[in-house]
Amino acid sequence: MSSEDGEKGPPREENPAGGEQLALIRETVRKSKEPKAKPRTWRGAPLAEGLPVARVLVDKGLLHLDQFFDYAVPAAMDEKAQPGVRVRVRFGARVVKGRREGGSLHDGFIVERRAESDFRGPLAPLAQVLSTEQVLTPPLLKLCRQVADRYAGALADVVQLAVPPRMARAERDTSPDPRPHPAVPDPGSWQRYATGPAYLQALARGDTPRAVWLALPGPHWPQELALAVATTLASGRGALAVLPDGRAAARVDAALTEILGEGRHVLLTADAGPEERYRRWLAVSRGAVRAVIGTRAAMFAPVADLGLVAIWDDGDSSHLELHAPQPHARDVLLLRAAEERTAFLLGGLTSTVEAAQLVESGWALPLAASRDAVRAAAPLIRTVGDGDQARDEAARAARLPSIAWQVTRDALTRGPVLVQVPRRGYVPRMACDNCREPARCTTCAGPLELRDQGGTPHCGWCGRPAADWHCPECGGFRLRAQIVGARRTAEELGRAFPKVPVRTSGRDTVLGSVGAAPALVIATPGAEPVADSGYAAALLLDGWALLNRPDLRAGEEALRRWAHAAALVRPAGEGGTVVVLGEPTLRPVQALVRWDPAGHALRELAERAELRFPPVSRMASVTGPPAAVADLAETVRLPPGTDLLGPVPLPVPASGPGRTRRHGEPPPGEQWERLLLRVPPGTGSALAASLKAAQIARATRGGNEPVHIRMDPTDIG
DNA sequence: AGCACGCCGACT
DNA sequence: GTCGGCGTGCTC
Repeated sequence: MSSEDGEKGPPREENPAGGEQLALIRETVRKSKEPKAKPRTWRGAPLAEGLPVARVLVDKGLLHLDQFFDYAVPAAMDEKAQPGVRVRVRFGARVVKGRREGGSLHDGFIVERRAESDFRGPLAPLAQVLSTEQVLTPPLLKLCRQVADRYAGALADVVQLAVPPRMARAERDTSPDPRPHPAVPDPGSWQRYATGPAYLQALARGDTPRAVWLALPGPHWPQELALAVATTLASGRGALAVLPDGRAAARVDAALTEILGEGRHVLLTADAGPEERYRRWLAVSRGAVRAVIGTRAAMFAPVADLGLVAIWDDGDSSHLELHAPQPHARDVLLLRAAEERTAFLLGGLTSTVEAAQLVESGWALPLAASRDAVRAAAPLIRTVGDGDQARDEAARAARLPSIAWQVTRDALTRGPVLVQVPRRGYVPRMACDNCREPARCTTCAGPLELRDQGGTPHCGWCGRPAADWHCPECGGFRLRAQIVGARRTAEELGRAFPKVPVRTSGRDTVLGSVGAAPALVIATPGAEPVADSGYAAALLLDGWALLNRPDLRAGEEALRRWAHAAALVRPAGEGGTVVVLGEPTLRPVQALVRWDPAGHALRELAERAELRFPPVSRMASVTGPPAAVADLAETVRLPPGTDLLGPVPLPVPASGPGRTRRHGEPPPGEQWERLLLRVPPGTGSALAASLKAAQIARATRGGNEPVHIRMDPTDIG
């Protein structure tokens, strides 16, 4: 936990140049050269007396220009037209022979009521107040604005993510008044962490402690997260916890219900359906419910008097919003922690480099268990490297090392065995054939890719060919792109133990839990069922598939997935054993063996800093048709010290049947390019601001093909 | 983004 | 003479 001064923001950058630049654009776009006039309407209809002007965020009207439009408030709508309500307005009318004509109806939100407008022309009247519900309240608007600026995105896009679509029926229900605060709960299993009870005490006092929490393996974390939420409620404040998927959210929801009973919190996930979800969201927005457990869309939940924001497993890719501007739940919660002066809790079995950076910078304190407690909770980890497999006759015959057979046979007498197999569709990356160090560009340290078989590898970032590559670690000069086939191995296991039931859990059918009886449970990462009394053993067969991905996070991700499976296994003291197929010299394998996720994240962070990778340096990607990317690169006024990497042709995404095109992907048949921009630490927000300014300038000029801008892209190798 | 106004080539 | 090319500007 950190000091309880609410003043300090997260290690977010100051934004002098950027902020001014944006403000300047908003002003010039407004073009209010002439003195303010009294608001007039088109036909002189009677206006509201007090504040006759409504500033409106028009949905999809020029959303890339990111500006508001003023409308006149007819007297009849005066009372209903409050800030935050949804309205309908005419937009896009033209003056034809002194008469206004056309203009289609658009939805929007009233952002502010004002006495006068700085628009010189006559104001159109609001067409309709759709609902009196004040959904886009000033604090929520401010959050949306900050997120839009952080991601060089449009405010209207963020608002669309933050405010759920209206379901009229849900608005008719009246929400109950909030109940009195619950009592402070017992710290329970938080006592296993040296500073755990102190963290809860700080929450109970109304302080704002900030911690990165490395959870012990085992089934306790949902209760612990629920306890943090309940303790914050006891202090009289609200709390918000964001989880990567519905399953995890349901577990925390159940734990919180057990502590507080029904009615003090809501579960905001997609499974509830749009109407029920809006009903729950309204209960939060109206202040009737002050605790929210949910998946990523809940990161915007307008909790009244927020006291704690929490996120579980921030390395899970589900925390990244898929819609523009693709904000990450961790970053949104960091913005909220600063703006709303709340406590912060980032928990997981492993640590992302971003989490490690929060600790390194001193903004958050580590909340971890002692080595003894870790040893008591973790299973025994055994590794099988390539050398072992080569020497192992049985492995060559059956494609599974004999250690794995022994462990499985033994464990199946005591309970279920989890077999983690890779998901389909991994793109292998190039690595040294000799020592398997990932191959990187000697100029910009981007990943090497083989575009056509037998050709020269090229850098995936700057496009330079790497004809004379040699390994900086071992001097080797041969590259390999390895492929793995572990699924068949799992099938063979099933045949080898014919008396044992085989259960599978994967993409289409995810099992929630399995019993304590012996069984082989085959699961892909993320779909592992919980075993009622823990697994007796686990086999992690997807080592190379995880580590060979063209992603900066390959190591972090491998450790994260292994740890998730291993945490479902009984402690070593109860015979729990994990076999991981992976070279014991590799950093993530070592970290798993020692159960030292913090050390792993710190080393990754140091390496990122050295190579000038995110999150130490900040990056943005610009993708689009080659001419558009080049044009933006020419238009943009970048902060000093910006590196331009590329542009390179964008890899064409695998177009499977039924696969919908994601934001920022080229339409079928088009070849797009990607330019990467890299700035030194502390310049990220200036970079975002310049890109947003260039984006707006290009859109205003017209006739330009749009480009997609992404801050902190992750899939760049 | 749409949509209209504006100033230069081939047609009834 | 005018029909229409899409370049430029505006939308409260």
